[in-house]
Amino acid sequence: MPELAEVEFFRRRWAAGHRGRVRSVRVHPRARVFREADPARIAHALMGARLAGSEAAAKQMLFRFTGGAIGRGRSGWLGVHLGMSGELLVAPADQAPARHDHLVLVQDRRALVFRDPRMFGRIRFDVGAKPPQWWTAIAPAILSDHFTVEAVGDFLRRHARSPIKAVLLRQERFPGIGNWMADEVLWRAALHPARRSGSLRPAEVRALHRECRWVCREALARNGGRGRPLPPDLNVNLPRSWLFWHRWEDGGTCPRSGRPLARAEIGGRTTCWSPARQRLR
DNA sequence: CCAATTGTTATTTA
DNA sequence: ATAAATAACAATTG
Repeated sequence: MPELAEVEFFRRRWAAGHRGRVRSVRVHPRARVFREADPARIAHALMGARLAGSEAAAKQMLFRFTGGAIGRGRSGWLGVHLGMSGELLVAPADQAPARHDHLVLVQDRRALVFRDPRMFGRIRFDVGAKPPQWWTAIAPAILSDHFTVEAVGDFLRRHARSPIKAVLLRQERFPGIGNWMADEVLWRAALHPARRSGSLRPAEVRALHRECRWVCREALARNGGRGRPLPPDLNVNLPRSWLFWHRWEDGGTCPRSGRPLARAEIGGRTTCWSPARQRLR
């Protein structure tokens, strides 16, 4: 489920526990989400620690913990990737973990729950003075100054024979873009998802760059980006004018042209587009 | 039983 | 050697 703005939405949920101490940690130690971390070590380190802050980048989140068994001048860095079906929840402190709640951090007033039925998600953990390499290696954000038209053009040229849809899903240049956001961007840029990346003209590259930034900015704002109230549910504030609401409907129509939408597998993922707006070559 | 799912990564193919 | 395509991972639902 979670792409850029959705990840920020879930981070904000756990932010309810900022400044709170972890009183106990519950884990499903054999769960696949711990394939890159030692759940016993996480539980030991976080016991008594305080949630000091958090950030989101691309499809990942970083939660910083201090105190407890973590030494002075150091922090415990908890990395969360929600995969396909993961989510973060806030529950009453005494609520028993459900079947797919693989990591639960119990504070005095609430429990912070990581739930992931499909377990494509991932938990990572490190202790140190600075954020770990797996966090700092995330590509610079689409809304940062590093995401330029030139960088996009170079990247498309490097993957010239790949369909544009597949290239938009690559996190090393389009961090946080997932399947629905890629379709949304291509629809707004009026680019057919099967177009070879190397075939885009300069004006089309500029449109792609512009719509990437627009979709990221709007989706973040409407899902409670920093300084804005958190909506009650994920994506409820996206208008019906977005492709998002129509792409999975059977017999769905393009919110701009009213013409039928098409669906096919492109670049290995189910893709939705509006043939009336998005033409091949 | 079959197909589908908003993600990533290792392996195979070109 | 590099890039593109495919398989695999797991659980659930229709």
